[in-house]
Amino acid sequence: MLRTSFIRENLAQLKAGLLKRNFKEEDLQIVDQTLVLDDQRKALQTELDSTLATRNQLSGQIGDLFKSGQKDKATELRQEVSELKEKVAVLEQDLKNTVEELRQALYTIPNMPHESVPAGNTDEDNEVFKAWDGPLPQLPENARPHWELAKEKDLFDLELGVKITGSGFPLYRGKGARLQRALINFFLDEAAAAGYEEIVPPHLVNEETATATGQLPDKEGQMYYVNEDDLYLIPTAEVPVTNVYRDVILNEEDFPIKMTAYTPCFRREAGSYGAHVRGLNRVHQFDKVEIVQLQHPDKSYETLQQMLKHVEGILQKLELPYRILRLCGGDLGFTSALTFDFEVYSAAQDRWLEVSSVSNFEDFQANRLKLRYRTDKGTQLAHTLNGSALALARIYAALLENNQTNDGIVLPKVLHSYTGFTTI
RNA sequence: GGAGGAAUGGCAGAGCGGUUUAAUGCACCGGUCUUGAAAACCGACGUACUGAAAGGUACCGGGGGUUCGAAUCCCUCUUCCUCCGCCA
Repeated sequence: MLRTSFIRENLAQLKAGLLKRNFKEEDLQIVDQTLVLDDQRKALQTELDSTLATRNQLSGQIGDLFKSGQKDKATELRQEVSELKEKVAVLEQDLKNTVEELRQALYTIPNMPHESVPAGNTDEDNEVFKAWDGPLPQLPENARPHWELAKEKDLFDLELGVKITGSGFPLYRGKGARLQRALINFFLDEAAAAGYEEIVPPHLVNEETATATGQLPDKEGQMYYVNEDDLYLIPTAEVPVTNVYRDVILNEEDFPIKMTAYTPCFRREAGSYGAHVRGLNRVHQFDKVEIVQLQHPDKSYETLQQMLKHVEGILQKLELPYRILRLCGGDLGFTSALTFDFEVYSAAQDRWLEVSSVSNFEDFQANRLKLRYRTDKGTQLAHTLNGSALALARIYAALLENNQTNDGIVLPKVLHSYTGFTTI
């Protein structure tokens, strides 16, 4: 959520940024609307405050009059003050309505894109920030996509997932399950080595938590919802992990705060079927190791670069061809100011698969989180960042496809100590 | 799931209708003293909104109510503690 003071001070720039996000010219009026509502809020607040000040003063007098035995005067004054009550009630209601209206308006405005974000409408307009310049895997002639390899070697079973749950819930077994766990442990070890504190968070979150990181009200339909208990299954560890610091005031020397977590991620992905979602390309439940940082605003873009390096390092160790995209305005997430996506080449499908998304949210999430730090001049909002390091299902797909040989699937060296086997 | 108790500033802990603009202690910060430190003493010590400032207003787990006036009384929700039941 943007601050109204920010909107006021950067109005033209913000509107230009929203146009980059495919806002229509006529939709920009919501931005002006927030300022009108904010003015209205201030006026109501001022009037309410001064009315309350009068009431408090008179109430004090009543107390004094009673004490000094001037009952008649006190009763008279009491009558007078009771008339203020109605005014207070009306003002309070108006203020409440205005604040709520303002909040709803702010909920509809996404983060302002960073100046480096390219214009564009769809994922086809994303900028290739770093292309792959190495060789692509040379596959044997009878190379097959990962879902066929998995079936032959009994690594995961989508039909069993359908039987047990429904479409998009893979069941891994045997070496397939072991590979999954090996990757999780490898990713967590990499994060730990980079100084991230490991967190095991709850996998269900309440409405307040989901709102603070921006999933609500924007992505309501993307999350699984447990009606009975009013809880949401997490779509990413970002949600519970970032909320660790909701309502916290840090000191400057606390930065950076680095946290990592492995969690399963649940996404409804409503309405996506067909060839692009075969196998593990898009599923409702997948495993992911997330890295999260809280940082001083002056250093957050430096940190973003560090996080890119971290993800790159992992992909290099896995010996996977990858490229980095800078997301265009139209593809940028609601809460993000700048996002880099990592794509891995999955050879048998001849497709680049998104395996990581690394973003700087600047103070957009921090504003909802009320995550601040102390300065000489009061408190300031911190910056939040996160990235996948890494998302499993697609990495898994690429590993199977790229490493298939006539002698089986040969795993990259770095995983051997984790899997306990070298070939599948 | 049932019965009882509780929730106050970073922590501990008073307050139970009007000098609460929340006592007091501890912690933290600044100062005096000291070669330095400790001790002692002095001072400052929350968040948010509003205002150029002085100041004003709100906040004692959340929400609602009673009252001229609520940390204090009432209702409700949440969380925690104790006991019972169930259980990995």
